[in-house]
Amino acid sequence: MNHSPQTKPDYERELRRAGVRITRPRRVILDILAATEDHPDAMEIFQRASSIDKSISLSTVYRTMKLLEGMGAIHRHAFEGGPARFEQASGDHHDHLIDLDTGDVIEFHSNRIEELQDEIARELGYEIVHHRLELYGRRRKAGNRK
Amino acid sequence: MNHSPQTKPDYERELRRAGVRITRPRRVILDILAATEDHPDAMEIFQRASSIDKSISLSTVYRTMKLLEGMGAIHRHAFEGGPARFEQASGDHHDHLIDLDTGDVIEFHSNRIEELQDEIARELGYEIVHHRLELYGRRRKAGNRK
DNA sequence: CGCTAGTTGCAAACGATTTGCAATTGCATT
DNA sequence: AATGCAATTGCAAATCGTTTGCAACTAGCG
Ligand SMILES: [Mn+2]
Ligand SMILES: [Mn+2]
Ligand SMILES: [Zn+2]
Ligand SMILES: [Zn+2]
Repeated sequence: MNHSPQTKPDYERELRRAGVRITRPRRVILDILAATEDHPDAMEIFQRASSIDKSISLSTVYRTMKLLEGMGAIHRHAFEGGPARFEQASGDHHDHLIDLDTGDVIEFHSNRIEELQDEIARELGYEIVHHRLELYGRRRKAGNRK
Repeated sequence: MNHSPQTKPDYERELRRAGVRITRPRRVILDILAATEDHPDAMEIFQRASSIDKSISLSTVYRTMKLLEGMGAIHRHAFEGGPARFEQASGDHHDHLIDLDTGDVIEFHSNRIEELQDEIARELGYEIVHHRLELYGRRRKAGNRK
């Protein structure tokens, strides 16, 4: 769930295997993604990349994100409001809880919910290809226990 | 769940109560929404409105949707890919299953999932304000039984 | 080291939505 | 019914995030 620094998949190998050239901009972006623990958007990735190599363009960031998404190396999220955010696909599947006040993104997973989704789809005659479960909420005040 | 023609809330009354002027464009858009069974986007609403009153503009459709959303009369959905889609808020809460091949939107509801969401948020110290659950899938082939 | 297809930066195009503004209109008031 | 003014409108231009055309560049093979 993105919390293990040791989880740094070898994207370069994977890319070469797919017949894709491993260029300087891509190497920089790949390194950034591998080192990232959060869910940065294209502009944030672009800024982090710029600080390493001034010549990298935002277009290349977008193109690289699309490339990686296509090969399943990253996931793209479109949370309410803002621009698309990305994260490595290497970890286990999880969904997100977004703190409406701070914008913080918290990851969670529920096997039970995943099962129920499959069950619902099946009953409707469908097979789920992917899904999106996002909870938007705010921190419970200390006094809110009940 | 939008399937009952008799469910046509009196938006006009609600609007007046909120100190909002009930203009001709708004009346037309309101009527369209009340009669709508699906999840049209702004352009579709605009076209339906145009066929009733040529002078209505797309801007006004957008402004009206925002107004109605603000007063809780409609819900705005941002399904993958396309533009925002709208639906009356009058019915009971439900989530959506999108057919990836046809674009069809199927509504469903699971009390169990809703409960689990609350439980998860609570455990994380959060209170859910709203959520988004979308299943993207394709029809199961007739032979796919198992 | 040269070749060529893949890749880049840049600027311009894009699609959806929002906004500034001057003209129009709802509607409360005479 | 006429008045007045703020709310609302249509239009065009602006905005935001993202994509794309293109000429210049470069990875990677020979
Ligand atoms: Mn995540
Ligand atoms: Mn619906
Ligand atoms: Zn999930
Ligand atoms: Zn729900």
